[in-house]
Amino acid sequence: MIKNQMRMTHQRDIILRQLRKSTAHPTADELYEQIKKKLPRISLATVYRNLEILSTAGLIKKLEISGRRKRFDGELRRHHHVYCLLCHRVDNIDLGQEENFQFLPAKAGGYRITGCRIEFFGICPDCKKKLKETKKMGCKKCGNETLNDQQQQILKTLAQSATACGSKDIAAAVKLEPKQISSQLTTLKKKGYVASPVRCKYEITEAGKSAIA
Amino acid sequence: MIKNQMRMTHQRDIILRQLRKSTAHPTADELYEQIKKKLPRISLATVYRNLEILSTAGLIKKLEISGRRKRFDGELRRHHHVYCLLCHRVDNIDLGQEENFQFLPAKAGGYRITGCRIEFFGICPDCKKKLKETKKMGCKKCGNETLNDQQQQILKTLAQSATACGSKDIAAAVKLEPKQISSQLTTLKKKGYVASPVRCKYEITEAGKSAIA
DNA sequence: GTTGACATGGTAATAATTATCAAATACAAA
DNA sequence: TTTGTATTTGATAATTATTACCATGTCAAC
Ligand SMILES: [Mn+2]
Ligand SMILES: [Mn+2]
Ligand SMILES: [Zn+2]
Ligand SMILES: [Zn+2]
Repeated sequence: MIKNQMRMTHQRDIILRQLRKSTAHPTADELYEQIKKKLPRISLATVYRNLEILSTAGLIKKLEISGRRKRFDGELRRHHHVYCLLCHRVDNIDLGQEENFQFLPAKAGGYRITGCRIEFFGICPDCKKKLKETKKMGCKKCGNETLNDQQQQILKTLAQSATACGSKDIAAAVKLEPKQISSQLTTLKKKGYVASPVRCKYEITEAGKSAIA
Repeated sequence: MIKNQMRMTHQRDIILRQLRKSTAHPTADELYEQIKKKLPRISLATVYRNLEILSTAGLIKKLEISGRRKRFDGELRRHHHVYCLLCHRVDNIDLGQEENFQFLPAKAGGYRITGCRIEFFGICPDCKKKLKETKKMGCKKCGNETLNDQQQQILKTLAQSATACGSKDIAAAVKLEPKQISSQLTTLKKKGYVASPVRCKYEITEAGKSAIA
């Protein structure tokens, strides 16, 4: 094996320590802001550079989940993540007994598979709270965004269905006139809370799920 | 009363059809290149805009895997993906009987979980083949003296240009990742075959010219 | 102490995406 | 069929995140 030529500079050391100190999976920029308190003269480029070097050396892990910004993890143990669709924070997740289960696809399509990543997504506790408060508030501006009782019932019904529903299916669960349901579905579709994969079939979108969270 | 109906414009329709035509998970840019053949006057912005609108409407899916570029999928059925660590292509993957299995974490850490994504990664068939060829080509020791295919291509491109080129100019002529080009340029510069008269601009040297003579 | 590989801070450049805006278009109402 | 107008488009500017560059600095080996 070739000797690792990497020097452990003061900056590199601080970056590594800071990453290991929490389980917050910071971006390069977030880390830079934290580290500036200890090393006010450090450059953002140094942070980027060292995160790259440290992850190539296998001392940290680079996460490429949930959007365009890379995040970094000081925890090397095999584990998986959840991220919030609204604020994009990333947390570790416990898969229980499945934790060490290695998925292997039936057909690899000719690929040589070297790994597998399992990611969950949803709404984090903080954002759940914020959503509740926003709903309570009910300001005029948000009026366009707030849902009436009928709409909420329909969304909840759709959320429980694995497949797309027709208005008949919804009528079975929600005691409303078919005409009403159809009208509300149209409104919900406009707001982006339901989608129609096929004519006359409706399903809830991610936005819809967060609207009733 | 604000009406917010999505119009099915010609551009939007073509984009949707093109996406559904293959299982290649193109990026906005790749799709743009394909569509330009049918609609030469379409704007890249229109492609980006419509991909966003179509995915919000639930007519297509947005994939945020493997790096910084978003990819899009016309297939709405629940399925998962493999991607190549080297060339970043994305393919569908068959999970066999597990396909519809919904992972649920033991502890959600307070999150309201709305979904789960399973991603495999590895080396695609094409890249496997290329790796084999590269191995055959030459020993690492000789690497210092001989030029590989990429380096020769780059040098030839530079030789044909009257003015200094940016890596973008080279990328237009040589089908390679910008990172690759940049890396090879650095190597070539060290060897004295290219010079950099201005930042990020490169030109061939006399030594470089004789190297490809 | 000289040498030379590796690092750093400051900044420019790049890549991918998003925003802006005047002009074109789709489409519902007249 | 014509018309009014909100939506959409193409062109381009701006933004975001990351990477490249370079002059200068550090340090360990000769
Ligand atoms: Mn983690
Ligand atoms: Mn797919
Ligand atoms: Zn959140
Ligand atoms: Zn590949």
